[in-house]
Amino acid sequence: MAYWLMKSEPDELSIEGLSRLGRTRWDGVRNYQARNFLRAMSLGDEFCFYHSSCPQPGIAGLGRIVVAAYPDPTALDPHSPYFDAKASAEKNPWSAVEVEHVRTFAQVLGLGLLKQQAALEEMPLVHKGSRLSVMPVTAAQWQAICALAR
DNA sequence: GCCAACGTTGGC
DNA sequence: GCCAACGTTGGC
Repeated sequence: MAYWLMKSEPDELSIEGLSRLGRTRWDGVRNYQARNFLRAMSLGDEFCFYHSSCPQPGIAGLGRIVVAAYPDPTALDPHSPYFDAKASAEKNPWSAVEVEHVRTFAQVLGLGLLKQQAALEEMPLVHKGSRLSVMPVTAAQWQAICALAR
């Protein structure tokens, strides 16, 4: 099983929102590197749910992949903010996955705290200017994060 | 293929 | 709201 980290603006979808929904589609990824990571996800993989662009940026909980990557329907929907005029049903370059809620942390693991962890210094997340919204997490990094969440 | 201009991300 | 960093676009 592989581990990942995915960013979401809580106004769009928060860990609490995912908890309420139980499961939902993770769509709207419009960056090729991030999309490639989406496509590399397998059923059962787990991910850190990161809150970005909000008062308290950080890892807010955990989720799990329940459906592997498939064409992202929001790319074809003219009413979606993620609409891509260059995408078509025959040729849709974007992917979505389905995720389910696993755990909401008692406290958000703030970005400042994450940056203090030597075990996490390789993560793109903690690098200045990093905009990658989907990234792999190593087993060692995953353990370090879970240790912080206790 | 280079690179300037532009739009977006995301922390602060 | 500001601004640094980044990815993409498009002229040449």
